[in-house]
Amino acid sequence: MEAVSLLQHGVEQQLRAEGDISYVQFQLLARLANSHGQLTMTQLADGVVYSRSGLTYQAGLLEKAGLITRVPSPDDDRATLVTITVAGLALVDRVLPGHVQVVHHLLVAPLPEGDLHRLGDIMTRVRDHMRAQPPRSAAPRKRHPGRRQESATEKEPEDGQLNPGRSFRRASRSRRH
Amino acid sequence: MEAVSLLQHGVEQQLRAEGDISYVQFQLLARLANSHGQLTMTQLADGVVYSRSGLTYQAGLLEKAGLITRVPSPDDDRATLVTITVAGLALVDRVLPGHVQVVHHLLVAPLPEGDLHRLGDIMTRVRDHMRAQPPRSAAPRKRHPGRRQESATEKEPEDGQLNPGRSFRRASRSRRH
DNA sequence: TATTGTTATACTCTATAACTATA
DNA sequence: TATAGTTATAGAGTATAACAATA
Repeated sequence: MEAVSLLQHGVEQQLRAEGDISYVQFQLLARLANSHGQLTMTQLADGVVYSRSGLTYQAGLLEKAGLITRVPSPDDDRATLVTITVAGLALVDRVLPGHVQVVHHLLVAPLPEGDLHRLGDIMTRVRDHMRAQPPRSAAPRKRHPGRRQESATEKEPEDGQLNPGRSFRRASRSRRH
Repeated sequence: MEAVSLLQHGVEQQLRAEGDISYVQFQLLARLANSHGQLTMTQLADGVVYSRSGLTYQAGLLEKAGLITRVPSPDDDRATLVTITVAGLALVDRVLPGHVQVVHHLLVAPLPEGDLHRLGDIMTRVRDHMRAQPPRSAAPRKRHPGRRQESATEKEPEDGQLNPGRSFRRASRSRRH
């Protein structure tokens, strides 16, 4: 986890410095750049973001910056098709070399022959297993939906609140309109 | 990266549900629980947090919740010694089994014999290499200090701003009361 | 009824810069 | 001068719930 944290931090630095984008934004753009044609919001979100509104927020930023375009889908009138613009592709092109370089420098280069392949192999299996898993353990919900759900055995820390705003999470009130 | 993201998400869910703490907070508590005696803020921060003020913030929350204690160091009057309280240890104890379980479920169990050791071995080397590295590439500063520094070749996206508030990072104003 | 996407809102967290105090 | 830590502040990002519209 520490290695990944350092890697992620390095990657974020580079993306911010050379493209002024976050890692999440880069992932979204890169995904769009790789997929010829368009993706729906849901397809785009998959694996990058854990809430729908989170994606809408990011897509809003990317669209405002002229890096993507959103148009209603002709096939399914509920869906939105997202396309990467020329400017978006240009940004990816501009940022990608440095990105590759950072990852190479931090992860690839220091590993002896064969280890990178082994690592990729292992983590691919882990990922596939996780994607198959029903999120389980403290997260019995589907995939994107929220994170909270009191898990029956729930006990608050007997000592004091950790939340800055001192407000309980549970007190969401949820009063129907 | 996707596997790690899923793992991290799962871990965060569990920690939030069973202990109402974040992953960062858990790391800090766990580090304190493992270190007999006290750590200075700087020692505590190492590898967990990338800014000093970030740690002060988290330490403030943990202290307010009665999970840690901060006292001035007798040896070095600049330093603060952080100690985990009984309540803090209790929280770690309460949360740890579930934590182990989640990690086992998501990472350990799905891997065939030997792969876990290989993975640990590889990532340990990667980490050691990263810690040795001067942060380099788009991050020529020391270790904890900030991340921003315009990198000479800096070019803003030619199309539009990505920042929500449309305000530049540089315009921090900083007017002292 | 389920799904797709958006909006409003609240809140957590992080980083920057300025500051204090000690080594 | 350098280091340890705090504070003020601003902003990015995320999640929840409610909502609208279509399948």
